[in-house]
Order: sequence, then C-alpha cells, then structure tokens
Amino acid sequence: MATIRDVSKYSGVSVATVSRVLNNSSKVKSTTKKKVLQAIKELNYKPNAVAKTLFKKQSYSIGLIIPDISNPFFPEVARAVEDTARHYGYRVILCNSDGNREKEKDYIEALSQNHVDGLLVTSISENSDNFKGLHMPVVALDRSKGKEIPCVYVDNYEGGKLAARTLFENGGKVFAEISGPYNLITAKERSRGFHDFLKKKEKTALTYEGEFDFKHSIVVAGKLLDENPEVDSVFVGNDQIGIALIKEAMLRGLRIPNDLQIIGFDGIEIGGLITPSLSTIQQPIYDLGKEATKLLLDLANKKHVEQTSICMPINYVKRSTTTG
Amino acid sequence: MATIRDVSKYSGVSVATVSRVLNNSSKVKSTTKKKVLQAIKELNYKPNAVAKTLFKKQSYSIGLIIPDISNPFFPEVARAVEDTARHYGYRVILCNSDGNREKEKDYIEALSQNHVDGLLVTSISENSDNFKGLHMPVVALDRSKGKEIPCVYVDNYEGGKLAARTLFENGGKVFAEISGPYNLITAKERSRGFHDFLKKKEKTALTYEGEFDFKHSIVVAGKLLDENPEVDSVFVGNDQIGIALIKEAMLRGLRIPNDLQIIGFDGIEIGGLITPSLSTIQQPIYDLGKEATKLLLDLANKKHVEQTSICMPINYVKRSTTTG
DNA sequence: CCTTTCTTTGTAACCGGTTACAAAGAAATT
DNA sequence: AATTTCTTTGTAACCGGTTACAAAGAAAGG
Repeated sequence: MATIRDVSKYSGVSVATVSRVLNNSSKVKSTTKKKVLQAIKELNYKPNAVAKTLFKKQSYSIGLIIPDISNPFFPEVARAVEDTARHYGYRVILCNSDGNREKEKDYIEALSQNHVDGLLVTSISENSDNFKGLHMPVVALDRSKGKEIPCVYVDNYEGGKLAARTLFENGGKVFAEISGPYNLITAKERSRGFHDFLKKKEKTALTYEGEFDFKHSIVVAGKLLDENPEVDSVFVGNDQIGIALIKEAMLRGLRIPNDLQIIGFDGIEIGGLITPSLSTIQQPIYDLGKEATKLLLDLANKKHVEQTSICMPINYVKRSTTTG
Repeated sequence: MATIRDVSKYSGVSVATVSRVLNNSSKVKSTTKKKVLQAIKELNYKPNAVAKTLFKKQSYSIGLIIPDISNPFFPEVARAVEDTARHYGYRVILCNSDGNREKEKDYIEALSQNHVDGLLVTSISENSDNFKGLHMPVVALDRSKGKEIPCVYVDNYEGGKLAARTLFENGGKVFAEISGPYNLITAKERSRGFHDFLKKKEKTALTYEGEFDFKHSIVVAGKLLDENPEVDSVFVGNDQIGIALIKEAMLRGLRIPNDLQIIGFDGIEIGGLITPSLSTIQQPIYDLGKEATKLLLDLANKKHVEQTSICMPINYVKRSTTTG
C-alpha cells in the first residue's frame, strides 16, 4: 500500500502539498497538482482513512444500536439510517442489543473507543446512565428517553387511542388487548391510550401482556382466544403480535373481521401481504430512521438544530381485519 | 479525553509500561501495575482504538455488503453475522448495495480505506472485478462467485429438484414457476434444478421471471394465475414470491393446497406464520451467516482453513401449501 | 564484593495522515 | 533595481497508540 510519503517522493513535492491536492484545502499550482495526481494514479494511492480519523477526530461513522435486526420493524429503520448516512458520506455500524443493558453498554464503550461520530439508539428504558458522559451526540429512535436525549418518535398514546376509537366506532362490544412488554415505554403508552379511550366510553378491555416477538405471541394469542371466546375486538401492541393473532384466530375458525376485529401497530410491510391483511396504526418507519439520522448528523457537525425532539405522524390504515 | 501519556505522567511511569499493562504484553512488576491501573481508573482512561488500528493495521471490524436489509432473508443473516463477529470481538459495518455494481464498488473502496479486516458479500454477479486486488479476505455469502472467492452457500440446484420432486409426488399435473431474476446465479440454479427434474418425468413448466421483492411479485403472481387457471403446482424463487402468490390465489378464491400447491425457497420466519403457512425449501439462514463469518475471521487471522468453500444443507419443510 | 544473568523499565521511532508556521518564488509597486 | 505583497511550497510537530532496543535494577553465582 502506497502512502502519502511515497506519493510525495514519486512526484518530487512535499507531503503537505500532496495533502493539499487530496483535500483541495489550499491553492496548489496547476502544474504541481498535475504531477501529484499523476503520481497518485501511477502508484494507485488510496489515502488511509484511519490515519485521517486519528488526527481529525472524525470517523464518518455512526453506531446504530437496536434490539434485534430480525424483528421486522428494524430492517426498514436500518435501511433508512444506512441510506441517509451514506448520502452524507457516513458509514453505519450495526449493533443488536437484545434490549440487554449490559450488551448495550459494551457496544457504547466499543463504539466510543472507535470514535464513531454519533449514536442512534432504540433503547430499553427511559433513563439509563449508559449514555452519561459520552463525548458524542446520541439520538433516541422510536423510544423516547426523557428530555435529556434528542429523540425522534411517534405519539404512541394517540396511536392507542386511535385504535380504540376505530374498534369502538366499528361496533366492537367486547375489547381486549395484547400489549407489548410494559418495560418498554412505547408499549405502555400505546396501552394507556387504548384504555383511556375506552374508559371514556365506559368500556373496559381484557389485557394480556405480550412480547414483540412471533414465538411468544402465538402462545399469548392462543390463550386469549381460548379463555375469552366472547372477545370481538383486539388491539395488539405491534404487527407481529397481530399476525400471530390472525393465525391463531383462523386456526379456531373465527371469521375476520366479522367475528373478530384486529388492529396492529407499526405498519410493517408484511402486514399488507398476508390474508387477511392486517389493519394497523402505521408509523412512518423509513422516515423515522431518516429524520433521526439527519438529526444525529446535524448534531455531530454542530449545525444549529431548531428542534431536538421530532414527533412524526401516525395514521390508521384500514385493511382486512377491521370493518371500517 | 485522557491519553496514554496522561496516564504515564499521572502514574510516573513511561508510556511503554502503560501500554504493557493495557495489553499484558510483557511482565510488569506488580506494584507498578497497580499504580498504572489506579491512574487509569482515576483518569477514566479509555484507549483510543483508532490509534491502535493505525499502528497494528487491524481494525476488528468487517464489512457486510448485502443487497437490501429490508428483504426478509437478510436480517437473519445480518443477525448471525453480527452475533458471530461480536463473539470474536469484531464490529460489523452494514452496507446495502441494491445489487448495484457501482454502489458495491464505492462501498468496497470506502471499507478498504477504513482498513476493515474483511468483507462478507452477497453480490450480484459471479465474476466482478470489484474484488480484485484487495488486501483483505472476502467471503461470498449465499451467492457463489466462481472458484476464486471463498464461499458459503447452499446447493440451489438440488433445492430446485427437491421442490419439483415434491410437487410431482404430491400428484401435481400442471406445473409452473415464478423464478427469481435470472441474473442471480442462485435464482437460475433453483430454476434449472426444477426444470431438470420435471424433464426427466417428461413434464414441462410454465415459467415467469420475477424479482425477489413483494411489490413486483404481486403483479407477476396475479398474471400467472389469470393467464393459466389450469396450473396446480407452483415453485417460486423465494418465500416472498410465495407469500405474494398465496395472497393472489386467495383473492381469486383458490383453495390451497387442493387447487394449488406452492413451494417456496429460503424458509424465512414469516412463511410459517401466515395462513396458510408456506411449504418451502429451507436454507439454514442463521448458520449460513455464522459459518461465513467464522470463515472470514479465520482468513483474516491467517488461521489455517481446511476448506475455503462450505456447502450447507437444505431441506424441505412441509407446511400448509402442499399436500405432502 | 564483583561479575553474570534475568527482570523490569524507558527512550524514541513508527503507523499515515494534517496543518501551523516559515520560507521561497513570483508578481506588483515604487 | 529594490521593495512590497501575494502565491506556492516545505519542515516538522501532532494525533495516540505500539514496540525495538537499550539501559537500569535485582537476583544469582563465583
């Protein structure tokens, strides 16, 4: 591998001049420039980005810490993050935390030592001191982390209410919910919105706490249906649970949406492709990732940021598991 | 940020000794060691991994270049890669190439300049000189790249044959195929295996060339069904196409598997969760990613590697879109 | 007690870029 | 032609680690 000193010797100029040519950082006489470019080409010289990072303390890379890329919500986020980062010349280091505090901490430490320029995190809990004392910006994605950390999110509470209103207005009589795990603030908020709306209408809902995961959801969905055959309207904490519920409902011969209406949350692509297709409260998943990345890079480049907390819109997507 | 020189001053020893303590690289008197560790703790010193990378020419990171993380096959691969890399102390840089040669080239160049220790690639075409002259190991994932590049793959040709045999033995009469795009060697091999088997039984199959993507598959699936109502057995190039075909078939009131049998390819998780669940030729997706990463890291660490090309087993998973 | 040997430690060069500062060269002014 | 000003270039320190080599200190042997 040729170095800048090789190019310097080959072209008969100093390393400073070569560096200037490489970065267009100050004027270089055009004949000199030509010589240098020629040498670069002949030696097939490629600057060493690591050396540059060391001096400039900027690595043009960011860390993306999510619970699990296998969870269908996150590939779309990751894609958005990577596209956006790439657009601005940044690379993305992918980290799966499994919602594990220790694992998250290890990643943060490693990324920090590698001088990434920022961290994009979908974390477990609201306040974790994993993020204390970092010398780089952090943006929380999807799951808000209190006021201290900049955040891009959706109004989960409103989403829960919207689901409840929709089921109610569709004539639901007996309501139930399979929520996400309560230790996730998002899951809790969705649930709270759902129940608050029903309470106003003097209704209640059976509640099962689930997980954002297919395998576990199958079990909970089956249990709900077996224990409560009278239920006709279910709000589920995310689309994966919804898909599991559809499967279990069909297994039991229920007609959807006539016997059972279901509303999911997220709007992952697969929800529209199954039969019956899953009605859902849709988040702008790609845009969530995109805006979060933009915000992070603005912070990393010390641009002035008007608002450090961005709420993205949600909307109800009617498909085939609801009547209206 | 404290540096090694700060620690050196604070503890009254040389930087070399601090470095020795950090790396356990040679004996340090235990009282000295204690002093150094104390200083490290007091100053909250964290070694700069970039400086280390510069000198050692080892970054403990690898690049993962895949077409698109949104394609449900790849999250599971990515997860396996990340898990395995992490286990050996490596980080993963995620790159979506969209099967675009130029984009792939840009990534390779950037990763190379950042001195990643190796590249894991699911590439487009068999022989691309994007990989010529790299000073780091490359392992091809899933899509074999001829003999030059180490590869972890499955026998797609056998998979296609297995699908054909299964449909045939289940009493299929009129066969069809929606293949993946022929420019992908994997898709072509699956298709070839499928047709070769049928030819031996003196059968033919209608063939539609599709894409490994939901949106496009919906269109092709609809077309196939409308133009050929007599078809009763379809092999599709991957599970996404299969899911699209199920949707279109149900829309047209076909009973699955009585009127129409379908076999997919890949074995992505969602295939087992839809109704009817999709029978498929299953690849060991996670293990594919895991073995590829292990192989890559062995190569990167110049370990002796017995075989540079690893074929993983496939198997038929009977679910609800086939009769047997 | 002096020499030899082994252990522990320090100095300084190195990895490959960037850049402050100074100096040389060219052009403009008097 | 001498002086001033602007442009172009070079020298060397720096980023923060690692390590070859040498030297100092401790232990062992005569």
